Amino acid sequence: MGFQVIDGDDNLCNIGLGLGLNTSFDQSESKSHDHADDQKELIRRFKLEPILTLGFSSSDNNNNHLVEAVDRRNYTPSLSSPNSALSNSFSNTNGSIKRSSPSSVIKREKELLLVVGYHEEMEVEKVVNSSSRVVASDEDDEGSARKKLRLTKEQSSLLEDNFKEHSTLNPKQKQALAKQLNLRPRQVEVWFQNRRARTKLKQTEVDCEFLKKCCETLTEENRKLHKELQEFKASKLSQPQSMYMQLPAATLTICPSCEKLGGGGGAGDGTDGPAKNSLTMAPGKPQFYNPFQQHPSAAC
DNA sequence: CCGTATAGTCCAGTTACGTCA
DNA sequence: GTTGACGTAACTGGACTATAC
Repeated sequence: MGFQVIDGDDNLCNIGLGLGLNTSFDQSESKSHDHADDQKELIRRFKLEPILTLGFSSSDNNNNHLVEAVDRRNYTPSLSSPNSALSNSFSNTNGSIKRSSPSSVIKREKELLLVVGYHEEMEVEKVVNSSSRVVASDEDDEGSARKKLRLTKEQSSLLEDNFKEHSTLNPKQKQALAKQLNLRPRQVEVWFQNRRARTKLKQTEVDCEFLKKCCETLTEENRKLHKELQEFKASKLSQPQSMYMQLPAATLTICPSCEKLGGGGGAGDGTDGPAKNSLTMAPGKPQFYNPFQQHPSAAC
């Protein structure tokens, strides 16, 4: 993207900065294990500059989520226990879920279905234990008001450990983790979603700070260049016999419209993409104008 | 092979609850 | 005891992909 910096003299100077927020998910915190994560890591590694990377497809984690796609249409929940919420949900004989229901209801029904299957599998008659206040409290209020439930330290730390290993879960991993934590798979899923969102937010903040610093650096660089330009102009006027004497004054490549110095950049006008050297200007190492270079005004 | 339905997952945004100063 | 800020669990809706028919 183009980037304009207003220098101390309120001059708009197109410096052609190709900056952008890398909003891609930060993989630095999580060692990638699956193919999708590897792809992200590659992308990230090759974008060392702060550059526009918006638009990464979010569909990159779908490669393995059907590994354990249990066909639950044939699952008949055993609802012998008089759990009213569940009884209401699964009136369909084969356990299928009608599409016409609101999505949230569908999701909840499906989730409860999973829980039932899960707990039956575990031969857990009643989900009442000290470590899982979540499950216990979630099923006895018939969903009238959602309750905010806090995870225990042990649960949180185990989730964190798993997140460090892989930021996404396949169904198998989700089931296993839920079983281990005595949570519903949906809760594990939600936790991972929220955790990814937090990580991304954090990374965005870091990116913002970085871009801010880049902007400040470039602004300062621009200010220095303007100062040097003024000095150069002054010295040229005072020394008409200088080496530049034979050049007509008009060949000074100061763009008349934007007063930009030459150098072949031309970025920032939206026509040629990000500047190639937008961030390669080393601070304290000003790039002096080369009078023999092509006039850049055409790009302005 | 193509179109459609369905299921599962993701993300961005939002809501609402629990905690704490 | 009340209140506002904050963290975060949970929800919503849209998008996407895979699979079955």
